[in-house]
Amino acid sequence: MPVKDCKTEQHIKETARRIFLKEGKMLATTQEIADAAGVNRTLLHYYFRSRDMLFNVVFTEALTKLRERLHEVIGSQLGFRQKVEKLLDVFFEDLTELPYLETFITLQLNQEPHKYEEMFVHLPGGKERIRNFLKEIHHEMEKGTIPVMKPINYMMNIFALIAYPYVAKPVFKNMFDLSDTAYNKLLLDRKEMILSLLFN
Amino acid sequence: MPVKDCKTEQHIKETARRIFLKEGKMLATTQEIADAAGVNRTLLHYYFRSRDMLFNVVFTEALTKLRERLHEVIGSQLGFRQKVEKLLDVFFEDLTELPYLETFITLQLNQEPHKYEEMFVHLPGGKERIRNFLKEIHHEMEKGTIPVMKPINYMMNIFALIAYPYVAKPVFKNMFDLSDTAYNKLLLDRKEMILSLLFN
DNA sequence: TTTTTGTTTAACAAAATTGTCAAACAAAAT
DNA sequence: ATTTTGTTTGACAATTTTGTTAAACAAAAA
Repeated sequence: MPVKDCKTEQHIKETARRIFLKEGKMLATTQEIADAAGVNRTLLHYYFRSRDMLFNVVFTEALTKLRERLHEVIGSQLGFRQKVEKLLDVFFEDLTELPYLETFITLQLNQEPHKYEEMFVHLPGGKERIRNFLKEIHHEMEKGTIPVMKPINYMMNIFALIAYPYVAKPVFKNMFDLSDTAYNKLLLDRKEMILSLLFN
Repeated sequence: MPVKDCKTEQHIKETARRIFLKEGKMLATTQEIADAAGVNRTLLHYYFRSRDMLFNVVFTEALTKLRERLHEVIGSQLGFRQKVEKLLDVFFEDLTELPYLETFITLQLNQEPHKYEEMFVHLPGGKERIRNFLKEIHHEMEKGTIPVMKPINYMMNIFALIAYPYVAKPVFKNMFDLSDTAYNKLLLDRKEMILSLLFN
């Protein structure tokens, strides 16, 4: 096979992503991942050198993808309300696909901050797009279409209201005695409610 | 020392709590904890049998304490608004003390759900207190003092708005380019803003 | 004083996990 | 057909981490 086929590599990576970010098994061993992927454990090392690097690739890819999607939205030419709606949609999709990404970001960015700092910095035009969005928020406040507060707080609220119910899913499910399907149904309803909170 | 002195035991437990829940070092080894506590590693086993049990004791205690405090508030005789304010205060205090508790709850309750289910169930009058609070919320909506939505969503919002900025601290700090002190200052401001969102 | 009780320690054993290697292998290129 | 290239495997080594044990120890009780 002189042609790099990268089928196995992809497969391992996807399996790892599923186990780490979808099922939340942060402590999964190379053996578990190899078994789940149905390949020899040595292949993980062949393709990714170490468990650490495999984790890093998976994590970084997911994080980058989410960030790109979010930045694309806030940098788009949509009107403000459409932008916020789209932001909620993107989050909703992403959290449905990878419920544990948020949690891992928290832990990882704390464990090895230096490792990821540059990654954030190197996103082209990232900081500026965020500054512009904050300005837009400020402008909407002056127009009176949204509640007045520090723009950063407004932006945090968007994230908090959509993301937290995913992060805290096990707690809320238990607290309110809800089945998995009942909880998911509840999550679907939240978008409209959130919009009504975010806009006057 | 025929009298059980439990000073060392306490000390180990507190050190473990600091490392696990305050510093977010989920993967800390028994050696690291022993070193941080300045004791011989064998003592962890002497007092707690295994790393797992030590973690479990620390985690369960913190979780129980938080739950008790929250239940005490929602079950209290305070008026509705005072109750919500107090709820925000409790969360604020707890998250300041143990910023990673939330994150760990998420991961733990997912990893070994059965282990913690009974714990939740066995909280005396827990479910009922929550049901009553939800009724209270519903009543406030009828009175028109708060925005109308599913009461469960209202309760989720309370938690989300106060807790998420702690959970996602590393992300937001980076996103908005804030120092640690600047971020903490921001968090302090949120209470009033949150109240204005939660009430009409 | 010596016995008893509970604590602390160092040395050791066991387990779990990661990482390496050389050899077997398959398929395309020569 | 043979070589080359990249893939896969099993056996093995290294490391890290946890858990156990027996002996040393200190202080109160007998």
